[in-house]
Amino acid sequence: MDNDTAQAPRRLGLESSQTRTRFIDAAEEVLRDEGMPELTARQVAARAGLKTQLLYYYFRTMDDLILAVVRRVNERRLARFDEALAGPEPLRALWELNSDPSGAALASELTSIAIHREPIRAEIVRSAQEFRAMQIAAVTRLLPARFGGDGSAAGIVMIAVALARMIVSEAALGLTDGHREALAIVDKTLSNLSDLI
Amino acid sequence: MDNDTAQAPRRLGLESSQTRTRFIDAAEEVLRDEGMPELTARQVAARAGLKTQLLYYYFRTMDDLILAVVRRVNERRLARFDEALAGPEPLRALWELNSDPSGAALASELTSIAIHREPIRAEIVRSAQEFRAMQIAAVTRLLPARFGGDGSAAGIVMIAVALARMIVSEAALGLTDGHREALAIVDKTLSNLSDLI
DNA sequence: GTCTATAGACGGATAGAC
DNA sequence: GTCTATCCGTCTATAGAC
Repeated sequence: MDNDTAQAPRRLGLESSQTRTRFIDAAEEVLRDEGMPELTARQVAARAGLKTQLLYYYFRTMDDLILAVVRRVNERRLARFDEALAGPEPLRALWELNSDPSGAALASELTSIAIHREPIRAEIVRSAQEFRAMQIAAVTRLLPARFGGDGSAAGIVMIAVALARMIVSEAALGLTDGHREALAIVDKTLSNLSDLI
Repeated sequence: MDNDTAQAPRRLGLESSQTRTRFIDAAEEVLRDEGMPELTARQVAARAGLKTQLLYYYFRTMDDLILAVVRRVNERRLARFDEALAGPEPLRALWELNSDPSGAALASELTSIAIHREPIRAEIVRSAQEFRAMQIAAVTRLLPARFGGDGSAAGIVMIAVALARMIVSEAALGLTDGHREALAIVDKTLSNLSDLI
């Protein structure tokens, strides 16, 4: 019926423009470097070197901009996931993917957004579910046969993702108590598994 | 030298008043129920049934109020920790303490605050370190002797805390993929350990 | 100790000229 | 498409009367 997103009755807006992309780039940078509280129209525009009001020509609301960022972040995460699986040590590569500081910082901010901004929650949850399912499927395939059968892969993925995320976000605060010991367990487990395969 | 907190040269402020406590109570409720973005002077005062400006009679800044909440939350957490250790199954009780939804929600919000508000970071990190150290010490004591020697206890605490926190915060979003399987691993591990002890 | 009033910054968003 | 100007809400915090 309508050619636009069906919720904006009468303002202007454009789709695959380069300027639009610059806003998304800037928003992602602000989110990664400064976090959700600083993700304002003015800050994003300043980082993009563009006028604040121009942002509202490309995005109906700030939530629309954030949704675009969410989709972009998820696409890049899936691409990196494929790369990790293609390498010689996919399980270790998956661990390192989940331990990437900037990726983990973005994931933390997105979770925080999902908690507090209901209009965006569904999209963040959807993309998290998609990524979770792919990780579980991959680990199920990669795990030695006698482990993959039951739900061990799913449990292991949960533990690894939770641990990686907490280590990264705590380290950013200067809190590292217990990190070395936890990383030792991960390393030992990964070594044992690669011997078994 | 000064009898006040040594940073406020000239405004009024009072210490162990009941009204002050009401503000701290209200702030903690807002933080738990609505999260950091809603933790404003107006929201806190409204929840306390008091005037907004009165808050600034008891707290020099909003950061001072948040610091009071941080200390309060940490005190209660330590009290619950002692209770958990006093019971018949301390390891399982520790797991459940870390899995408490409202406690985990507060912990998540506090971490988020620590990331974004430098003036408060130090206090949050300090209390997290205190709690972490106590948990590691307790688990080291409780674990069968052949495990406690190296850093296993610290690694296990890290894994348990990270997993519990992620499960709780994801569940609040309606994201539960993999939770059942992860909880099964925890339950099995706790059962094995209590057999060994 | 508690009130009214208000300053001053910043937020999202819109109108309309060019 | 991009600009200037602007509305209106909310925020932290202060001044000063009672």
